[in-house]
Amino acid sequence: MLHDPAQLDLMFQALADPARRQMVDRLSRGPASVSQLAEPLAMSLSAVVQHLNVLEASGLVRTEKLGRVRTCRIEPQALRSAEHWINERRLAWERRLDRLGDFLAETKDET
Amino acid sequence: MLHDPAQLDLMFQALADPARRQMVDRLSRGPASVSQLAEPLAMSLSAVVQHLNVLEASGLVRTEKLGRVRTCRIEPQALRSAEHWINERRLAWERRLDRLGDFLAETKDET
DNA sequence: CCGATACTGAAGTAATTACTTCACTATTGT
DNA sequence: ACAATAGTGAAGTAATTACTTCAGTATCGG
Repeated sequence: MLHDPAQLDLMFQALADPARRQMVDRLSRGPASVSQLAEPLAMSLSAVVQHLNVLEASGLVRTEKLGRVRTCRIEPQALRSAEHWINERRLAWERRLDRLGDFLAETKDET
Repeated sequence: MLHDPAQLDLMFQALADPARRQMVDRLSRGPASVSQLAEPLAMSLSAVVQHLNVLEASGLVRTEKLGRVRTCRIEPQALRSAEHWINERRLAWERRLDRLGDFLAETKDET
C-alpha cells in the first residue's frame, strides 16, 4: 500500500502547491496546530484547512485533535515513498548511462 | 538556480500528473521520441505534446529536434533537486525525533 | 515530386483548483 | 455564564488544467 499509484498521485498532487510545501516545510521542524500553520500564509484559515485536508488525504501529514486544537505532524514514510519514486527513475537513467559508457569504452578498445 | 523555488514549483507541478509521471518513467529507461512517449497513453498526440512542454518547462526533461523527430531525455539534475527537497524535510523531521528520543532517554536516567 | 510520417499550434470546453466569505460548533480561560 | 479562541463546512467564483479537434508545417522515403 506504500507504493500504491493512487496514493503516489495524491502525494505529488499535494506537493505541487507552494502553500502546501510551505506547510510541510514548517512541519518538518516539528508538529504544529492549524493556526500555527496558517500564521505565515497570506490566506484565510479556511483555505489552510482545505490545504491541510489535501495533505492528510495524501498521507503526507497526520493530524490528531485534542480539545479544540488539531495537531499536525509529518508522516515520514509517505515522504519516503515519494522520494523513492523519483530516486528509482533517476537511478535507472544513471545506470543506463553507465552501461552505455562501459559499452563505448569497450568498443573503443576493440578498434 | 538548482534550488530556485520557482523551478521547484514547476517540477512538483509537473510530477503531479500521472500521465507526465508515466512519461518520466518511460524516459528513465532511455530517450524516446514524442510518438514513442505517446504510444502507451490513451490521449491524442497533441495532449502528449502539451504534457511534454510542461515537463520541459520544469527542467525535468530536455528535448532536441533532429529532422522531424524530437528526442526527449531525462534531466537527472532536476530529478535530484526534487528528490533533495523531500529528503531534507524528511531528515529534518527524523533528526528531530532522534534528539527527542535522546532527551527522553537522558531525563529518564536522571530520575 | 508525392504521400506518409512526425509533430506543432490555436481554439474551445469541461472539470478541477485555490481561494473567498459567512455562518456555525466546540472548547477554554476568567 | 460569557467572551475569546480554534477550527469546521458550505457556497460561490475566478483561474487553471487537461484534454479535444482540426488545420497546419516540415521532413523523409521512394
